[in-house]
Amino acid sequence: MPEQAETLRRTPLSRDRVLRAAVALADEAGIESLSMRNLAQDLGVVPMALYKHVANKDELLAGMIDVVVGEIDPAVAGGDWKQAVRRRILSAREMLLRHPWAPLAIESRNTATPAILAYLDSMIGTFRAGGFSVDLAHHVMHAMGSRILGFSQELFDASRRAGRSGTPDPEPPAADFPPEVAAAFPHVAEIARAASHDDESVVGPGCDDQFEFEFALDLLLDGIERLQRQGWTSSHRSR
Amino acid sequence: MPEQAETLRRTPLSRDRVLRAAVALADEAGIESLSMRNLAQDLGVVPMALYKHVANKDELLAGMIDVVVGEIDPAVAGGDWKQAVRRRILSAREMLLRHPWAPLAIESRNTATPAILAYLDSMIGTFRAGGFSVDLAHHVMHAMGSRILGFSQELFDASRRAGRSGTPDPEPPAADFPPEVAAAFPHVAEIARAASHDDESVVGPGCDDQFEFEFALDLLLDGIERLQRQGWTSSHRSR
DNA sequence: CTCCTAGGTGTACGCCGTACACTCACGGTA
DNA sequence: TACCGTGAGTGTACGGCGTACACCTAGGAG
Repeated sequence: MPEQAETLRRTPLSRDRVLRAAVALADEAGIESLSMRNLAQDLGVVPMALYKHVANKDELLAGMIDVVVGEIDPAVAGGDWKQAVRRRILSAREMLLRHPWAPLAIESRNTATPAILAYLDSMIGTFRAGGFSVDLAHHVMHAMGSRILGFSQELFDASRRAGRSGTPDPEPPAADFPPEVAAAFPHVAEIARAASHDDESVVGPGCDDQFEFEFALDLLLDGIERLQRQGWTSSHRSR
Repeated sequence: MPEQAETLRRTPLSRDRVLRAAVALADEAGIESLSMRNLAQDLGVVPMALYKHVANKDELLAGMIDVVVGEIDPAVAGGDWKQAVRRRILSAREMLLRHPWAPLAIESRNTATPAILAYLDSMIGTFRAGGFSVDLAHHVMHAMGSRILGFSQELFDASRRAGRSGTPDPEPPAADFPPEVAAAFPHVAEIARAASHDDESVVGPGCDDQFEFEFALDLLLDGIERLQRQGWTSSHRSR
């Protein structure tokens, strides 16, 4: 029976293998290329085979999210809450840089996954251990919002988004608009000009993402620290 | 010729009518129901007719975004930058409450639309007029991120997202987990419990969205004000 | 040896966006 | 009046999507 090559189907499918292949596919080809059909092809299998391991595409997405959220460094107990939170969030951000599809995938879901809940829970635990009241911890979590998972929530700089891994950015990453655009939006243009000049130690022209992220993070953490030091309580619901 | 009813086709299509109908459809039925086919049916027209007025679905989305961003109150010149920014952002948030599909639509696009650029430009202008350096204005815009457009960027509270306009939330909006979930995520459960108790003046159980939004907004604005008062410059790139 | 079962297959359906060729009422010109 | 170009709306068709459902089949349990 020479059909051996057929019978030894490559290592049999499993939920884990499906999820890992899906993450790899989304990392390399972009989330828009992640279809059940493409994924099945990558795994050398017919599309419907996937449904023996995930209920549907939505559950596949949820599983992928749990995989990547699981990559975030675990919390370290003890020590300064501020440093602990800062380090953990920067670790989350590193994960997101490896999986640029994750923010959109997480935000388009309507329910949190178990891994996300676990992450949030341990983050709240860090605040509570740092002496935060339940209320203050609650509001602070809201204030950090999705930044707590490392999201940059840009919206502002339209350049960065385009860069997919494949080509090394064929367009120069912007920062120079066509002049009629610059005239229409003078303040945006002014900032873009300044940012493309003073690139001290910044790789290309444009914004230093890491700096911007930490700027915002520290702005929040410093504000939070001040509230906590002042013994904030919900009676402060001012204005 | 009694076919008059056919010849007087209802008010002829136009880009504006298409965009307004699309916004209305997304508002009422959710962004996931916005297909070219559904939209055409709402307009009493065949799907391909839409393509005489918008290039493709992506351009339709961009047009819809420009429509709703145009609903944000215009900037008022003069006066306190902090109040001006605060008011404008709260106006943006009101717009988003009318168009809950907008955040996802905006974030999933890879380029800013003209209306968004104009909004950002005038926001930067407010900071600059308030005495901010180009650099500080730049970083501050990054730090506000998509919150500047009124985004709440929740990720935390899984309850709110479900609520579509149609049914009046058949499920109680959560805040009470099944007990085994509460045991697995004790800190999350603690906050949910506290938030569902102390609803002073809050409508249902759960979080007071408006309060959480303003809490985060003021945390940022207060931090920004402090930086600006202290004469922040890029040499402060510390840590 | 038989039967059950779990994992992989094949076909099919109803959506989606949209390319492309068409009809046909209209306004301008000769 | 006759023509004709133009542009809005039509009809058909294609390839891709998620996935329901019936089927096959290899391997283990009795």
